[in-house]
Amino acid sequence: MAERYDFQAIEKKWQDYWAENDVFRTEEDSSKEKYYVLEMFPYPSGKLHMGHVRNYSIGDVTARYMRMKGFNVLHPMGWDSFGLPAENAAIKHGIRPDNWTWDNIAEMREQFKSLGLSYDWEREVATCHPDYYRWMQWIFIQFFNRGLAYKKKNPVNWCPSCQTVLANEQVVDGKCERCKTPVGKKELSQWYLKITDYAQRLLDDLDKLTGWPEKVKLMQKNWIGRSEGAEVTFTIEGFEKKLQIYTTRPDTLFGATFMVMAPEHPYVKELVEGTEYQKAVDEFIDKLQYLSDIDRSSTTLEKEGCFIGRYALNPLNGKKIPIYIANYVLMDYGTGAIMAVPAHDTRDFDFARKYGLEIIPVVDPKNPDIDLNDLQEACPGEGTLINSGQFDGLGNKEAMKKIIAYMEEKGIGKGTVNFRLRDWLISRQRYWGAPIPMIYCEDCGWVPEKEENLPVMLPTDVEFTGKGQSPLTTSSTFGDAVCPKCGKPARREMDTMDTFLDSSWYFLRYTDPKNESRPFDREKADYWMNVDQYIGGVEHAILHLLYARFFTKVFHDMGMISAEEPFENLLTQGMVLKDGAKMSKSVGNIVSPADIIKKYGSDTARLFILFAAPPDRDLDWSDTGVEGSYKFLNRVWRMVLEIIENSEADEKASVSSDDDRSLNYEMNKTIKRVSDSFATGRFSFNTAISSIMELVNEMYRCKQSAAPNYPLLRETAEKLVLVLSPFVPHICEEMWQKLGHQTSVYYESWPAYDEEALMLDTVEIVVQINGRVKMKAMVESGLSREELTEKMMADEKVRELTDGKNVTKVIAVPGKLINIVVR
RNA sequence: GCCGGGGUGGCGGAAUUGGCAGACGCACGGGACUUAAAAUCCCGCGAUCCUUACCGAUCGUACCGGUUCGACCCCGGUCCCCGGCACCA
Repeated sequence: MAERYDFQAIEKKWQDYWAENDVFRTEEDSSKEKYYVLEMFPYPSGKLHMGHVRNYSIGDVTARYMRMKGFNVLHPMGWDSFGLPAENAAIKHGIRPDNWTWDNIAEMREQFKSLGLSYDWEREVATCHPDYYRWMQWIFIQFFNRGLAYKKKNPVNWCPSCQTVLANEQVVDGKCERCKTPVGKKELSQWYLKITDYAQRLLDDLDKLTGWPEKVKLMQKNWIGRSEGAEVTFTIEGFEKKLQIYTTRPDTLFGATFMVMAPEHPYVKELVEGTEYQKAVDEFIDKLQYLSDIDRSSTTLEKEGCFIGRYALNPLNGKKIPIYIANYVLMDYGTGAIMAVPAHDTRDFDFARKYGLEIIPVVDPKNPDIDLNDLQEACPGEGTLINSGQFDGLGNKEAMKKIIAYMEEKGIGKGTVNFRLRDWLISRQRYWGAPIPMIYCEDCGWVPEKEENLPVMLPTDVEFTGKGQSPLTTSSTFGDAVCPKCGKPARREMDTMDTFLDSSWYFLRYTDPKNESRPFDREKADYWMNVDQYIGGVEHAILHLLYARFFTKVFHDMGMISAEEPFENLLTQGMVLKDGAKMSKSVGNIVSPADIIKKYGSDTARLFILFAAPPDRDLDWSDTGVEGSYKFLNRVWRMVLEIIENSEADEKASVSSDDDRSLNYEMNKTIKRVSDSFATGRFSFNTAISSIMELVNEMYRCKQSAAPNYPLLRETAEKLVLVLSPFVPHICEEMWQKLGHQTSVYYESWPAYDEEALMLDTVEIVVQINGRVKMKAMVESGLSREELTEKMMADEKVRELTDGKNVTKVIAVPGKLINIVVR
């Protein structure tokens, strides 16, 4: 009797059924409200890991629930299929990257299907397919035509292991995000996208993203790093060029006692050329070159500098101050030069101490503990201006405005805004990416390939050495081109695009995946956008999510879509851990989804992963926990089958006994709680499942009573199957069929709950004395504060408890509790 | 250093946001069924104390203090863990 359900047969049966009947096919339908749920598409490594299972289970539950709620649901899947691993496979094993990738995609698609995910596979996209990268190239050209793509020679981040450049976003702790190799600098001519043009909008619109975790918005805000300040022009003695500096504290201008330039500053060479300082300066710069970026930017690195023998004049008071170069001033922020105010900046203070430079306080914090004439540390806070000529006595906030206004009037400075965000370096010296569709002509410069010639196909006659330049350069024909403008022989760009471009618009391609004349049709995109719910790992909080927002805004400006933001609601799911550590090969704690599915079935895998923790938290994998989920499904299965055996499909259920009422209550409560768990931004699937478990326990209790009400149990079982079906679809399809239904449970409506059944005749009231629980009592529900007080104070047991005591106060909370304060 | 998030039984986690702390599950213990085991069904399960037992009492949500009739929840301070940013002028 205690036989287990045959999950292998059942899951196969329904997966086939869904595929054969196109159950998950989605069409635009203006008569229905749409819902677009999207999980971040995977890189097709070939093997599913638990993080995937978690990500896609969360999305699938949501998609299935919204479908049952009557929405027209778009739930697509595709492949972020350009990228390094394919190329590394080519270098190591001599396999063609395209073959390697397509094989992996096929394998992974099967694994997804074995999870029972409700994707519309008709809309599948792969970024490495020419039909996709053709439009990627088209988009790049639009960026170029709008002045949002440009080529520039610059020191760039260079990963010596990947042999390619990296975007700032891909350098984490000074190391390559992918291979963890320390990143160096290399002077290269590279393509950039002008994301800085959108910095302010990307920052401002974060406020609109009310469905995003605060944490992610904050991370983006910090990354964009807006700061307000002023650019000030300093004159250098005996040098015709002016020195621009950026400061966020123009109020401290009178306290500037020296200047510091970045060692890479273009003026430095000119300023020391032929002077007695040249040698020392060169040596200093030389020494710095041996430092890696990590060391260079470390806060613990001692500040070191070198006087260059020149003086600048403070434009406000004409004071003559020495100019240094130092390791703590960076060329790529602001203007690459600063005025140093040691009294009010900790870095300048350290530097001044070390080199014995003057410290002039100009902002008085009015703190008796601080002796302004003998500062022990910089005081960067607010205060009143001193030693600042006509600005003395002003609050420093006010002085900031006044000084900026004064400088603007005199033409010696202006208020400016600076961003930490840099333009996005997108060229990669790699093969497996979309070729940048640009052609260099001696006469015309950089010219985009003609639209009718797109896509610029990846050549196949290439060598993979893994060294230096893009493999595209080894093709015998790829580089040859004619200038699209003047027709003269020209050279094609050899670099490919960063794969983060591919993933910056795939969610739009899903809305119109087969369009051959445009990336997507505006009408279709406008019907489906925005993505109502986006789900993925928090590791994309900055990179992908910022780039996708950037693209969406550019598309909006180009008139391609109405949307200005791509993702309405965002869920960042936690990691899957084992024994408290991230699953990884090196730790050897990997649990393979394939093994779990084989042993317990995908329903069990899904159930466990949704039950073990709330989606946004890390989840600790537990083998016994999985076992528990499996047991629960078997428990449901046995019970439902037994109920079917003991009842008829159309029997009318009555609610008469206490057990009946209790079961009815529990059922409605469960429907309510599960429904609530899907409310936007909640995702409390773990508690939703726990309340379903409570319902099952209650059903068992009723079933085991002397006279089980099988018609009511059958009715309850139907509801149970419905609420359980988004979580564990296969077993529910099977039970739904056994309950006598002909169609897929996926097409059923989500059950409503009966508000009245949730109203109980009596409620339990907690009786506290001085805040301590002393007893509980049942009273009729709906009593007012006064009625409750009166009733409880008249209660015999309450009187016993308060006997001989002086009741000073009674607090009553209707339907909940009463607290009697005694002395 | 700055900015976030967090700290609840043996474990994963609940607690409708100020109203019964520990739902649900795992692990563990006990019982039923069985020749036996597994599976299944039922019961128990924060700590300490009292009691033959029932009944009960005290303590308990990282730590210290405060507000309140009442605090896991609010306020002030401390410690620890996780994440992000970091010579950004």
